[in-house]
Amino acid sequence: MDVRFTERELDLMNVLWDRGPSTVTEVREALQDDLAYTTVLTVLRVLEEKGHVTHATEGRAHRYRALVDREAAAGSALRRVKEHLFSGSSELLLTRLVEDHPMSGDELRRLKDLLDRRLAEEER
Amino acid sequence: MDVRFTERELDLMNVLWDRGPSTVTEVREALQDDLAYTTVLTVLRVLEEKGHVTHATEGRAHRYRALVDREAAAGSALRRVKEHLFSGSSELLLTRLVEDHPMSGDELRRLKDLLDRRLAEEER
DNA sequence: TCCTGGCTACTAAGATACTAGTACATCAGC
DNA sequence: GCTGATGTACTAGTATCTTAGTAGCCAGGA
Repeated sequence: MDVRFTERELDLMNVLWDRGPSTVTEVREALQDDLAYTTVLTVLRVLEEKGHVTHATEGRAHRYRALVDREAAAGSALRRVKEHLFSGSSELLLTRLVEDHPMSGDELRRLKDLLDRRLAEEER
Repeated sequence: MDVRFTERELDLMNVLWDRGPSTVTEVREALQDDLAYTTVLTVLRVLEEKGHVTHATEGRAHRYRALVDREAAAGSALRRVKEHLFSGSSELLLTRLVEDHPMSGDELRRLKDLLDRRLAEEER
């Protein structure tokens, strides 16, 4: 299953994921960029057409709700990047991330624990 | 610095990265999808216009060469995915990767070593 | 010399993305 | 009932992406 969003669609999806079901006005206010009300509405309608969101009528307005969760979208995006830019290698990607993206000692330790658990399973 | 490619552009860039400088015919043959010669040429010209590749004349043909390396493109893409889909958290991304993408014991051990080195630096 | 094959330059058509305007419906308040 | 505010539906223009066709150039062989 491959979920994919355009740049702008992703902006809106992030609002829905962060805030939960929202009206056009709410989405519009939550966006960084200052878009026309109708622009936000149009993108939401496109997203609905593509099956990524749905809406419920609430008074005169519509409240839009994501049908795809962020995890699914993140999984798809990650898979694509891994495939096309890291020769399909998780190790390369992870290495790059650890080397280029600074992390706190706590984060590093938690990851190490995770790897230890994975290794323990491996040897079982 | 943000390097970004469309889907098809990325296909071609991968050929240049894998093979090194190549002619249109060579790129075309290396591609999975069966595109018309002129289509490949057009995309290469667009890439050149955008400054991502350049070419040297070789006899009557052109040999195209990437001006951006895969590492830069990978870094940009990774940064975008992390930012937009993992709330900017490297740890979340790494965790997801370790959990969802199977890796061999060797890979896991190498990553653990890498984390150990990072932790050692951290405590220094 | 002329033709053919291989190559580039130019052009273009259809699809999608992005933005927003106009028209119209409805509700609240007077 | 009228009006203004707020909301949706429909339409559209510009840009970009994707694909590929046509024209023309040139080297090498008949």
